[in-house]
Amino acid sequence: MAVPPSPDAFFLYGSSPSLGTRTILSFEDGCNMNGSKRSFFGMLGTDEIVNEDLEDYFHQPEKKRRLTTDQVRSLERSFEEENKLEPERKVQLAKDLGLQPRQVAIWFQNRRARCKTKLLEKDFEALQSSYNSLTAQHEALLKETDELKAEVISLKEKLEMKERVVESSDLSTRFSQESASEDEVLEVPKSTSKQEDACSSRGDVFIPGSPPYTNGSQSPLLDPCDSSYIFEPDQSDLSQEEEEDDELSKNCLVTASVSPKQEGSNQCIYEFSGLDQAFWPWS
DNA sequence: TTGTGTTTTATTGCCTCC
DNA sequence: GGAGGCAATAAAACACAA
Repeated sequence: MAVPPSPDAFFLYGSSPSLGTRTILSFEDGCNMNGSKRSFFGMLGTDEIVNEDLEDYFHQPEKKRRLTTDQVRSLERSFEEENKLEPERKVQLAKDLGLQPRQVAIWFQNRRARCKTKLLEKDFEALQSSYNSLTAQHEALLKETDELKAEVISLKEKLEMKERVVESSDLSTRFSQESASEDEVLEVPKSTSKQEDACSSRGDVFIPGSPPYTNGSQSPLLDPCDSSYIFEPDQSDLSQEEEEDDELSKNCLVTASVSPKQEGSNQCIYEFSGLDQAFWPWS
């Protein structure tokens, strides 16, 4: 897009067709000897240009000239006030700084582009730091999840072990009860304190959400009509199991307490506290 | 001094608005 | 249709290490 010479420009335009594009020289730039030492225009004053061999001059390639620090400072100040440039302000700035209005417009345009790039970089950094933070949080949560899963598995194993211990204990209790009943029939009645003691110390396990097995008939293993479960309990094994049971209770994170839920009944219930209902895999 | 990367100035082409 | 903005790009100016 060829930019036509602006009527309000204070510049010299190359008239030679061989130039291809116009050559712009502001008064200030042309007179400014403090410009870049490599600048073609910085080495020539306006009068010099006029008086030099025009043919040679117009055959010089067009050179860009950087704005002076004062010009840039003024433009920056103006940009801070308002990053858009109204025509009046553009002309005024151009006059004040000795620049072509189009140069001012281009400077603002490029300045807006730089501003946008900086803003994008800032946004990118903010997003990146946010992403890093979220990634760290995610990793921490994954780790925590793994730890909790491992804990669940460990607790399940302990619980299963405890259930086995309680069931075998329950069976032995029932077996002794039945033996006692037979004794009552055949001999002089005896106290049942033994059974009560056994029950009070080793009741059924009550787990929220799980089917409660009491030493009644709820457990299929304890169905009085089913004689297949009957076996001879080994008392030495029982005492050993009791010890193991105590050990488990100590190590278990879940606090298991024996609490008689029904006063006077021989039903004893283990309550597990400290874990949410939702924690239990069967709930 | 020179090669190379970065910054700045300027151009081009396209788009939107009036 | 012209003015002005923007993105992409060219190219000069500049900085700096080797």
